[in-house]
Amino acid sequence: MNATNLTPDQTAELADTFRLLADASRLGIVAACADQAMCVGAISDRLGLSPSLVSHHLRLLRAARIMTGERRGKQVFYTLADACVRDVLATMIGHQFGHDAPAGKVA
Amino acid sequence: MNATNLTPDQTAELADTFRLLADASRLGIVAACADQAMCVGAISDRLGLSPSLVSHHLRLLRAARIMTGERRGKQVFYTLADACVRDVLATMIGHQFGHDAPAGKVA
DNA sequence: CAAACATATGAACATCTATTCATCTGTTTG
DNA sequence: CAAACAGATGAATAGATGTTCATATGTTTG
Repeated sequence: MNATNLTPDQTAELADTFRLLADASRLGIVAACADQAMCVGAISDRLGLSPSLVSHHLRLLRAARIMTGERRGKQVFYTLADACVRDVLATMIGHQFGHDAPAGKVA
Repeated sequence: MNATNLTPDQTAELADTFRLLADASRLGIVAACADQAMCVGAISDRLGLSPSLVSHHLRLLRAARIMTGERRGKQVFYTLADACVRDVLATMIGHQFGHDAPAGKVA
């Protein structure tokens, strides 16, 4: 698969996925859950966003199958649905902020 | 660098980059120039977008240093500024539409 | 220099989207 | 069951953004 011969539909589909990562609040939510499942309240606290806003964003991320939620008692814990977004995030972070310092390098 | 400990500023910066890929027209422009430099007219023809619109989008992509333009006579040829976006695109395409069929596999 | 071509730019507008507020559903615990 | 907690949802709104149209800048060629 080559970027040059994407169909218009595929291009639109890709753009839609990028759009979900194109908002700081939403991207923060995704990033926060990249390593461990987190419940809405915790996400809300960590990012300083209202629970309502977090929930709205999570609905979009759920609909796009980027994240999934699992109820545990009163709370609902969210995680990335698959490795896709994690990879994209890692690639992007690597390019924008420099790659992981290899073990041994401390700076 | 870990997605979990991005600063708010870094998150916003990443989101801004994603936003530039989050529009079908703009993403089409980026994808069209992924392999070879293309002039505005050619991009316009291929994607069926007005030259004006293409130019507007190119301005944003230039400002974000995602693409660069080089004048050759009357025309200006645009290319991806670095491998960053190419990588991200490839990662995303691989995940969303399946990875490259390795040489030998035809299906 | 004038005309034609390629691209860029600015203003205007319609549409989309993030956020807030109020309210509702679901779950635990007294 | 009632109260308290956690999350979801719908409506409303302010601000952002893509697109168009008209116009300007820069480049070649007669």
